[in-house]
Amino acid sequence: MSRLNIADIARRAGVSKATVSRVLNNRPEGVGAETRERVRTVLTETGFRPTAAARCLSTGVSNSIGLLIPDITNPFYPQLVSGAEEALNAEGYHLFLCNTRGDVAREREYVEALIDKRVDGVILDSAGSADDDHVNRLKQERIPVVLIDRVIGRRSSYPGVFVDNETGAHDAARLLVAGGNRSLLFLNGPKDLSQSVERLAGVERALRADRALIERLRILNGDFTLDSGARLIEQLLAAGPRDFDAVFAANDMMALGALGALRRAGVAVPAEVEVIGFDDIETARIVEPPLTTVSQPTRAMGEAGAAMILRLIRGQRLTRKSVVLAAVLIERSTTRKRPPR
Amino acid sequence: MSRLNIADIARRAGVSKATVSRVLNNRPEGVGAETRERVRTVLTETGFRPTAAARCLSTGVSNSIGLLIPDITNPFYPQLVSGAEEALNAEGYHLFLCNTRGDVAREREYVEALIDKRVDGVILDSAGSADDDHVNRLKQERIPVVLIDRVIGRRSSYPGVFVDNETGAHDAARLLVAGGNRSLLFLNGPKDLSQSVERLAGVERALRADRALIERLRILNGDFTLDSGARLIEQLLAAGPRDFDAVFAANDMMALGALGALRRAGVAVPAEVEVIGFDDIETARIVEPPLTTVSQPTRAMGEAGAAMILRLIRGQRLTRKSVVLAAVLIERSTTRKRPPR
DNA sequence: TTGAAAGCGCTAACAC
DNA sequence: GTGTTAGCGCTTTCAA
Repeated sequence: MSRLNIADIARRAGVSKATVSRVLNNRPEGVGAETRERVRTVLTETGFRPTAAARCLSTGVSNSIGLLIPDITNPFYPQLVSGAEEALNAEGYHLFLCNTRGDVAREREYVEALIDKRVDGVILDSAGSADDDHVNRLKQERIPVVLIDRVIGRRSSYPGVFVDNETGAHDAARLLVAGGNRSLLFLNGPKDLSQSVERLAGVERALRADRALIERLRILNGDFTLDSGARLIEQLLAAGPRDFDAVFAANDMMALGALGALRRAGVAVPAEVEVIGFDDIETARIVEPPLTTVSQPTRAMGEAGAAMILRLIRGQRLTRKSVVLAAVLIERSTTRKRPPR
Repeated sequence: MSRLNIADIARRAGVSKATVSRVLNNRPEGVGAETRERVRTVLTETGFRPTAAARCLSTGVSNSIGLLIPDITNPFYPQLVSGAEEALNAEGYHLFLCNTRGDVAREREYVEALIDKRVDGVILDSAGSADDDHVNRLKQERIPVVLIDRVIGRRSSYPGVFVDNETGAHDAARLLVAGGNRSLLFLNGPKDLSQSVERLAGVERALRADRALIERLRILNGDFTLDSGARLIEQLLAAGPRDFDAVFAANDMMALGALGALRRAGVAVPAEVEVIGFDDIETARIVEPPLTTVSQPTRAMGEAGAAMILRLIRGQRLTRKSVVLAAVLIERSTTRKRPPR
């Protein structure tokens, strides 16, 4: 008993393969009501389901899409993935999850594999920044791409959904400065990522009015992990007396790492040092003290990315080439209460 | 310029498609060294890569596998996924991520879709317990299945990799009781999951010696989310005076939720109430006080699951049908220090 | 409205 | 060692 194929169904229904195919694909024309009914019956009786590979080979459509992310282990991404997966699944698409582990080489390999698999589209949260050869490969193959979370290459070249990193970072830095802090430590992400560039720009804009602030601004680059946040603070504290009174981290994991390091060093938060993160992952709410952070609509980004790739796949025009969602500062308890304005 | 196919390569190399195919698949026989070299050259010059769907249709092998998990948003699963994905990717497999959102109906749909896609294997962290019709569908289609994290159906029927839930839960409950607690609150998972059954068995074994303990044991069922852990505690506290002095939660998220609820209610942990979780997610280490918990080798489970499905796919025998990894209790600070024995 | 047949790009049995 | 050819299971022209 080998698997049924469309010829078997055709035989049982007393029609041709072509007719079965038409019914299968709900083609409105080309099949009489009665015939259609007959085929439908056989279809449900047998529980027939067409083989995806055959379909893909014949049509070039796979009903699957590739999702590339840097690190599924960072709580930010599951949220993104979940949003995208749910939206795409509702439309009959399935997801190849590609965890690039922050490695552009691996990202490239994944892209080639996705091309081989004839995915209908790719949602890319890239591990890199400037280099976009592999993305151009997708374009060559006419596979739609939507960037998400991070820009790659020249800003305008690919559609995508992002967050307003500049404003988010600006608001965070502004709050820190308004609270009377004089020496800001900015734990940024890897130097060349678009997010890092944008968030740095936001921080600098917030300090621009005061030259002394700018001069005392200290920038360190981490890799978005808890450990890197902790290590950076530990190294600083070990190197000499503490010379910062506020920390802004480019993501919550690093902020949380910093928080831990400060606690172990006996530095009071927020009394002696204020801390702000970025992302608003679930953990940010439940640590003690709860983390002040710039909240991203992460799940919504995933959904928006899915919606965008679907439009592209269907050949519909994009209302906006680039969707930028707001990142809003949430004051919790790693910053001191400000007097109401 | 349509995509190159194997016929184009054959033409350029002045050989037949069969020969190209043999080279492509590294078949040792059937191609002379010189010819092989010539074909190789054309292959690399053109950067030719075969279309996966054509291959799949012809061979029945897709080089992709399905991974089904209940909730990618729970920090336990990304770890599992990451371990499996990395191991599988190293062997040239790609992953369909299926986030079942705890819904068995959805799980079934995913399984059908995976069959259509002719995945070479399935790793299943099931949303359900008793019902395994869809798993039998996979068997019918001769697609190997490896259970992971949770058993489904009768224990022995499918191979898989699990953790020793009974011992883990026993050790946790034992510690709580040994600390002098008299009234244990067990925040278990959904009633019929294998994990819930096993962990409950562990808890009961730990209390068995003392009838009074058993009588005062209170069991509530949550859904593994932070909110459910918090809500359960809140409801209990709202309903009357606190009548428990220790909480064991079936996962860290619920334990963390409970911790938050206790804090908000002004109950001191561990002084008034001791709390233990299960999983040992990253957050468990960084909350204040750090959570005592039963640590699972989550990433290793993912890797072991991947290794197992690979053996099955390759038709190799399994050394053990069921791999059970140890879950070890990690004492941190939501339990009081015990005098050394 | 329906069917016959070609074709998607590859593999593998068989012939030479 | 190498090539010819028949599928794999579907879709889609083109005729009838």
